[in-house]
Amino acid sequence: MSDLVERLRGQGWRMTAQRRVVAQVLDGDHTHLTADEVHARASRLLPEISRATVYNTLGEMVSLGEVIEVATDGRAKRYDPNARRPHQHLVCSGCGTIRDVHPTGSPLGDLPVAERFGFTVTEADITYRGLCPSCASGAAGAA
Amino acid sequence: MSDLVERLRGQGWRMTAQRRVVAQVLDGDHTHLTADEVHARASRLLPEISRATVYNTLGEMVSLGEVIEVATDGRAKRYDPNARRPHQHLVCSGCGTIRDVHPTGSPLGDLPVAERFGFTVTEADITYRGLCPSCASGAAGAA
DNA sequence: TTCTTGACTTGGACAGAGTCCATCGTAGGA
DNA sequence: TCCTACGATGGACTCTGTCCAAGTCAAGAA
Repeated sequence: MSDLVERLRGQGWRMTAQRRVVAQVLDGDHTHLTADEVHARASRLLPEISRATVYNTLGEMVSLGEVIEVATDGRAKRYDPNARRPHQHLVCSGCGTIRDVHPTGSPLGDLPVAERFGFTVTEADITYRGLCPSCASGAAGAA
Repeated sequence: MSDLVERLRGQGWRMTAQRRVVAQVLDGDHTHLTADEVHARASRLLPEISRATVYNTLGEMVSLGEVIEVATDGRAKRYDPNARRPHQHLVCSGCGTIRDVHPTGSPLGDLPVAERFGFTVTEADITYRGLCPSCASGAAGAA
């Protein structure tokens, strides 16, 4: 049914109806949902699921490395179930749509030692911004 | 006194005591303050300044391109007055310290057309993450 | 199958960040 | 100096996320 559910069970997770439903919501839909959206969709499958449980479950999935937390705009965090393949994000400044992208090059290598200030740098998140096709055509028409 | 104040006046800004104080706080200290920190520092110079005014003023400075909004962690946004020189950010995962950095390479060029999904891509924000020297030594000692 | 137990869930209170709005104050032009 | 539209105020409100005490239940043991 769900790869994610199987992997979580493999990690020693106690499998409850709530966790299964959250995993299904994330796994079935490769978009980037907010916690509230996950809660809304999970509620359709299991009406009595609580918000706290959704937050807890998402947090645990993030700790286990099965889900990535994406904070592109300072509003609600979004949850990206595509954690197993390294990727970056492309965000539409108009409507907020997010796409996973795979740039060439190695951003970590592009940071000279002189620019590291003694930090142990382990990660580089890139957020590309622009307008998606429909927002771009809308903007052209409006301007 | 303050370059930023002069530039804002040049943009047709009506100059009030509140705006001057916010500009001074940002201009005087090249760190990355949250709106609340800006409010706290501005209050020392002008005790009756309100939170709403600080938010409004910061928002306007961002629209004018004089200040950059940085959302590195999904918590409070930070405001970076160093908007005139393009740069990226290096964030300590331990204490949250932010440094401006200048990587080589062009991240925009690293995104193949096939990976753009028809977007008009205009910008690439890179957030490098790692541990600053003091957090790294603390972690080594603790582990 | 039943029991046991500790991990999980619930829901409501709470906190932090940010926005909104009606009202009041004032910068700057006439 | 006077006017007036732009800006400031502060309190209520929303949104996102966390915490906690009490109740529930998955899964291993007998």
